Amino acid sequence: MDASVALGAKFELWQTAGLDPDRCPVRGLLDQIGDRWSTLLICALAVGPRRFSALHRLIPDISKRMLTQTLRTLEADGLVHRDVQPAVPPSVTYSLTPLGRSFAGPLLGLVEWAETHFPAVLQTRAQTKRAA
Amino acid sequence: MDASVALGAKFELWQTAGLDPDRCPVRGLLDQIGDRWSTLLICALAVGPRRFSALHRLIPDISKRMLTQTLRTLEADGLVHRDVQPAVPPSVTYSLTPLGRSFAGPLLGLVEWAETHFPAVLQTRAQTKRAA
DNA sequence: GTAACTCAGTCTCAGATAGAGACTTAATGA
DNA sequence: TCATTAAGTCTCTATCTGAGACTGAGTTAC
Repeated sequence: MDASVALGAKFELWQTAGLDPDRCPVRGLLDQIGDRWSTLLICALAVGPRRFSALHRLIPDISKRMLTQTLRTLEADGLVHRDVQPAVPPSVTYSLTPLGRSFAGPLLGLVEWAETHFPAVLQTRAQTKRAA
Repeated sequence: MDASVALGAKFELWQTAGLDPDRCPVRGLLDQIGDRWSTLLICALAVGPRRFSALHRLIPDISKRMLTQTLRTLEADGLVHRDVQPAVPPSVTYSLTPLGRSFAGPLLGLVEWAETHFPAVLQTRAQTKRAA
């Protein structure tokens, strides 16, 4: 069966449940971790545990504000573990939880699709821009 | 091999390329379609072609403004086809392109993960809130 | 006959959100 | 002695999002 058929079937099921963001998994979960930084951070942490400033160096164009905020959301969702060493200067290490690591599978699928089809998308974008 | 290891390896590769959003597939592509509405719209269109107002009825809490904008972005990326029937009243039908349909596979993986692990996430969220 | 509704948007305005960059405290290194 | 580092917070501004009015011709309802 084509995956898009399965996907459509799922959508119709959510429809009957009213698409409530608090109950619909896609809305309640992917709305949050599907932002600009969450997926990138999960990829960065897939390499191994990292300290706050190390993450900031790895992904320079995230602001500290968003880095803090995104990590806190991921922690609240149980995907990331925050380990604070009460020292001076402070030492905080972030790592993926088992739940976070289990997310790597589907995320890898997405990443591979992106890598495969990015050239096609770039081409379409260029055509659209030219037509405009 | 654990998917998280593969994911980490990919991230390190992007690192060496400077993580430039214009060349990195994950940044260039998932930044755009990883927003609140794109994935939901792709799910809705996986059922079959839909007109503008039908989509709006299916997903009532998207504003017309964002519906237009998201569909245009998906069209520019080549995931969605926009078919305008020059009639009065105007008739515009949206459908997934083959590229869009090919995205259903990885997206379905993500959706299934979300459905499986949403209860765990809800539980963690509740604990976090209680502790706060 | 006229008032209301439909199509697929666009437009404006207010409110929410994101980013840039200064600031914190105590210890370390030059 | 001064600068730097750690992990953030705070403020200010810029960008983005949502609500809802508006368009214009045709179709239906009364």
